Amino acid sequence: MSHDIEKTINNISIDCVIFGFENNELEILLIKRGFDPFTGQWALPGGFILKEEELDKSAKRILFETTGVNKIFMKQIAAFGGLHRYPDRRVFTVGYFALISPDNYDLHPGLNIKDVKWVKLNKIPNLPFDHNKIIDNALMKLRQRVRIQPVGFELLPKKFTLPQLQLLYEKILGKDFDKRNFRKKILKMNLLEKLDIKETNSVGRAAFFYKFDQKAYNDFKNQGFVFDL
Amino acid sequence: MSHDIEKTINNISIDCVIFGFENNELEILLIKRGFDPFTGQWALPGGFILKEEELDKSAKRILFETTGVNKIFMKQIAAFGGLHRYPDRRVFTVGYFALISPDNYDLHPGLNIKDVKWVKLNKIPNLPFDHNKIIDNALMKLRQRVRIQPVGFELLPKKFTLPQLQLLYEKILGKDFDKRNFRKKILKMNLLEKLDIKETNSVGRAAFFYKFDQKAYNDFKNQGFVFDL
DNA sequence: ACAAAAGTGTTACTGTTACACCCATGG
DNA sequence: CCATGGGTGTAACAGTAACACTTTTGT
Repeated sequence: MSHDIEKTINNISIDCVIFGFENNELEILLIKRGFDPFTGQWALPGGFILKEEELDKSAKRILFETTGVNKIFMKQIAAFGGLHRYPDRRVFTVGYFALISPDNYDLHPGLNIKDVKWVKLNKIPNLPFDHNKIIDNALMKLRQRVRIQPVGFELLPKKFTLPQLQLLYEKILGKDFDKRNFRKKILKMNLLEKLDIKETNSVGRAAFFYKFDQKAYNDFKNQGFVFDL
Repeated sequence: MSHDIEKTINNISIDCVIFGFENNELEILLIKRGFDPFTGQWALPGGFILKEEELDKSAKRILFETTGVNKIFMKQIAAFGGLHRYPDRRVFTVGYFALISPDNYDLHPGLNIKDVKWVKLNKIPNLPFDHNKIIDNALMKLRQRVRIQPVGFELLPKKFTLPQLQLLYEKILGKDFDKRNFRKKILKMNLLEKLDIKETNSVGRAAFFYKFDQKAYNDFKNQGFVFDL
């Protein structure tokens, strides 16, 4: 957006689906467009690729320029090329997605962006272009990933409770788990470290905080593990 | 290839990774290019998207026009946009892949294609563009898929033996399975129907042929199953 | 009759599921 | 002291992994 139009490839864009987890709900980062087409409408953060820019770099830049979210690792979802997905001409888009913990990032609407906010997954309105389709596709990918990687690491704040972690999995996979079995399974992986601090201001008994053991997580990851629930 | 250059979008192409299984080896379909760039070199079947053509349709058309392989279901791998993947200018490509049983299809080199053939996976030469990278990516996707779908259905001929099926899985996943455990697991799924015919011309004891039960397979598929080995 | 590959069961072990009560906290 | 949600163990069951010998076929 802050780049000259002539420096971009005008028929290939990028759109980002950024998942967050806050207040026990899955969310997606949306921006309010301050440029045509669809000025004033909420949509996925997106933009055009620069002529001399790799796809992954481009996705990072575009996310940062539109939302202020920086230094995160995004993965490609797929290419979308529906004939009429863009109003004036044919524009292809490459979808990217990432999981982040909302409270680790400040949101800053970029140039030509009127606003940025987290929107609960079940409150996502009809979006312009094929953005709803891109989100559906990203959700599919998230559900695949959650079965083979401990996504909590990315979506939760540094300190979190086991009930929170369980809720995260329940929201992503859309089903409930048994409290005891869930704990057993998670704790056996030795990915979590129990802290001495407890939750405050909560209704009911206070839960202990845990944090992920970064080293154990990396070891885990490099060995191509299975994380089935 | 048979289409006027002006009818295509000149910075987005499609490349197809078609897996086959023959003589107990995984193979990929390659074409010998009869057009620039890289005339005379073996590469993945590919081409440019028409201005008014959906991505999936385009992939089907391009595969058919280059190789004669028709009526198969391809899935997208990803978009590739490396800065110098194409020599004269920047061209993005969308990778597609499919699994087929080679003996169900005749190969017909299309216009401007000098030859088409199956090449064993471990004999794939260095290919132009980023085609080796696209193949690697497709293989990854195949390995993911094999764990959640009975891919034998697509890769094997109508009649096949259990040792053949086991070899297929071993080649894809790159590890060996116990004969008895493999059979137990596969047969319990009720996807296979034993035939009264036996293999002939084989060394050693003749194996019984089996076929997939199309109906059971479809039921299976529609229920979102797990097929872990 | 020999070589080569197909076919076949059982047991130990590991992981999964199902299930109910007491405990800590805030109001 | 009560309401709310956190935390804990066990037993039945299902699936997985390890393992060796006999049978059929072609030469």
